Amino acid sequence: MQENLKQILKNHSLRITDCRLDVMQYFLDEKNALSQGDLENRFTEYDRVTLYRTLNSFLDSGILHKIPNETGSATYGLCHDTCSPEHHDHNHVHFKCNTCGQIECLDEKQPIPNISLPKGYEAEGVNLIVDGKCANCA
Amino acid sequence: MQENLKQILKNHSLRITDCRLDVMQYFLDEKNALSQGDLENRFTEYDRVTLYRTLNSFLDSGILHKIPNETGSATYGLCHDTCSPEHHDHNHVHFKCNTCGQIECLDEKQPIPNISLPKGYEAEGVNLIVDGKCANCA
DNA sequence: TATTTAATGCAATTAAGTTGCATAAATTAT
DNA sequence: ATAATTTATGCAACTTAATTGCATTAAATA
Repeated sequence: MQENLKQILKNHSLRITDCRLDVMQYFLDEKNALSQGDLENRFTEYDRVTLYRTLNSFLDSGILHKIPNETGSATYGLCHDTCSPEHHDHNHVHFKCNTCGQIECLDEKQPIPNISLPKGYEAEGVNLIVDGKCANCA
Repeated sequence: MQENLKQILKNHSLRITDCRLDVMQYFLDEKNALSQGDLENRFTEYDRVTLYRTLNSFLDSGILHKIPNETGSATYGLCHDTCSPEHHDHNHVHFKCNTCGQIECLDEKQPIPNISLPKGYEAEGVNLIVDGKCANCA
């Protein structure tokens, strides 16, 4: 299992470190999106700057993506296999529970509509966020 | 004109104050979404806490809505007339320019698809954010 | 106009995001 | 396997956003 994680890091030209392995495992274990604060709570043994840079390196290499939300703090989710630094799968569908606040990826292939933009505008990606109540809170 | 603004505040049971009138006018003048920082830059005569609370009172009363984004700071846009504290129009379509960073509401009636959620989940609203290049930056 | 109620400004706190730099660890070349 | 090189980490420090309490001021109501 650990070997898988190491391979992922290698594939993205990232050095194999304890922090990166632990953080990646955490993302794999948690189906939900995670924030900087979540990591700080989970890994008190790592400096918060290290966690911050771990998130950024994962972001740059296409392992994670940022999930837009209104809370004012960034949340991150694992990218599908199709994501890479060169080619990001820009069409993400996420669900945010208005009660417990959890954000998760609805990574089943979801139909995202073509939005008609004003003249001169160019679309690069589409984010769709459904909010409501998750199964636990409904 | 000023009378319109006052009426809007009255309709939402908000007291008429200079700050609220100025902030609302600013939102009406700017077609783009605005952040706390934008207000602080524009209105140095008001304390940042006052601006913060103005945004919140507009949010609570349904005059503004928060626009989800990945930057980690909240942005706000005017709600359509159909919004009220009781009944929010939850289906918003926004455009974010990846170059200049501006966020605007695409308030034309846009078709938002039905997303199929996992069992037990209840949808309350849908946010759709298209990112790319605006006419100025394309 | 007096009373009541809510908004404002100020001080202060928490948290997120960010950078520079010395040290330690991981990769690579020998 | 070890030395050289490159990158990651931890620490200190700083910036900005979000937030709360409280005294003061202003708006709505009686």
